[in-house]
Amino acid sequence: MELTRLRGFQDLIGPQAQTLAYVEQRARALMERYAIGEIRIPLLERIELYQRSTGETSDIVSKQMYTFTDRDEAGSVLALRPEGTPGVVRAYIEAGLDRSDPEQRFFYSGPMFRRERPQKGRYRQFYQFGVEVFGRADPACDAELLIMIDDLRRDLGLDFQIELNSLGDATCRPAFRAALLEYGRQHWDELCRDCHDRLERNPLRLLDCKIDVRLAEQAPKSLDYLCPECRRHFETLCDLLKAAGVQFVINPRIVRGLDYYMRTTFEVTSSNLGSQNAVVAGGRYDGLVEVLGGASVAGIGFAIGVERVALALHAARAPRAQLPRVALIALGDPAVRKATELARALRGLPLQVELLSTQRSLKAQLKRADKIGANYAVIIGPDELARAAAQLRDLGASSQREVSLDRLASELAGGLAH
RNA sequence: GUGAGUGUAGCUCAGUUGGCAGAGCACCGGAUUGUGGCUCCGGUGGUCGAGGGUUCAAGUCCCUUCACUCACCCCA
Repeated sequence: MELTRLRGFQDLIGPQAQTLAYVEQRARALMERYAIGEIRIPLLERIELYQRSTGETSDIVSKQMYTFTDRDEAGSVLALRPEGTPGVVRAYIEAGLDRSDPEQRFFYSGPMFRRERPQKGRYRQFYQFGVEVFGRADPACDAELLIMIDDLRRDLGLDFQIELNSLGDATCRPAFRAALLEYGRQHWDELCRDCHDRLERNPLRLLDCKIDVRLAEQAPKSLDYLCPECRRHFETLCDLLKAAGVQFVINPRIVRGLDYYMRTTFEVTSSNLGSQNAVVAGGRYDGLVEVLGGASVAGIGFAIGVERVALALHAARAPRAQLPRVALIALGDPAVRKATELARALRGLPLQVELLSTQRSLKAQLKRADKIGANYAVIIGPDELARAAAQLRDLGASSQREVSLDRLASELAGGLAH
């Protein structure tokens, strides 16, 4: 086969697709309870949107975007969205909400695209479910988002570890950054090659280093450089989370790779996922709306890695019960006509009804019924049709009895009650 | 972008010093004229990832290449 799927892209078939849908559905249900409305934005944007917000020095913008030149006269360069936040902020400003009604809460759900080397839990098209809140600078808002994540975790029956940090703001971050640069220069000879790069491009990411953990641990911590206001924000957030009973740890090495984060940043991991273990990540981005040409409005958000959560769910256990399933077996054309009609009535009960391939033998059809996991088989042949009846077979108990067609629906509904 | 591991039937894999490509599962049929699962019997199914080389002979040895997986990196 020469026309195969692209590297790092996946076909999600049957149960895999179902688990993703399940995670999305639970998250949607949560949004309803938190009174957060949906926003749907394009998958394609001008490349400049990401350059200005995500940041030229970020890995995402510098080497992971799918871009192409449009066919317009200007030769605009477009990019498949690598993350959701910039598009949501753009839409928010474009709708004039930053001026008319700045306090807004949105959720979005859909695919993102990054051209990375694929591995477990990392794909070139992947699904994010994200939440963005505008116009709320108070720590209660940060707390609410983390509580929301904890609610989802509980709802799915999973174990997540929440790690929290504060990066400071425009007042205190410069001093911290300078201290980190100084530390990096002092220890230049001990740093790994990647860290030499990091120091120049984005010194904060020095803290991400996993090669020499000790060096990263001893590096200056943003928490030690917070200005009084940032400190109060962070402490209030921690208090609120403790009061709400949300488990978390403070990890001074949580640094997000994107330029726009400030103050609160967090990462939520699951232990049964391999090395790509971040299932949720996010943080505060006051100032981003302004950078993209809007008013000065605070913002904060997070994104859930839907297939990573699905993977964790799969590793934990299989979810949800479904409707009882009935296999309809018809023998001969007149019976097929009757069965087609019957299928519709039974689906309305509701039941999962599958009309089996009517060209095949009874034996083959029963075999198929067993294979698809049907609980009941309803068999209609010429004899039954003549008596306006059907054989109702309980495939689990291997018992069978004849039921008149007009009573079949109520028999099935009744039989399923216990 | 870097590294390591793996590519043989739809799936999981075996294949000896180079010597006729196999098993289990799945699928189809039969044993049972209209009754599933269990059992037994039979059958379909192969570019041995691709290309080249060595050899009388290559799934096996050599070179190249591609894909997948995991890790680095990065992140959801």
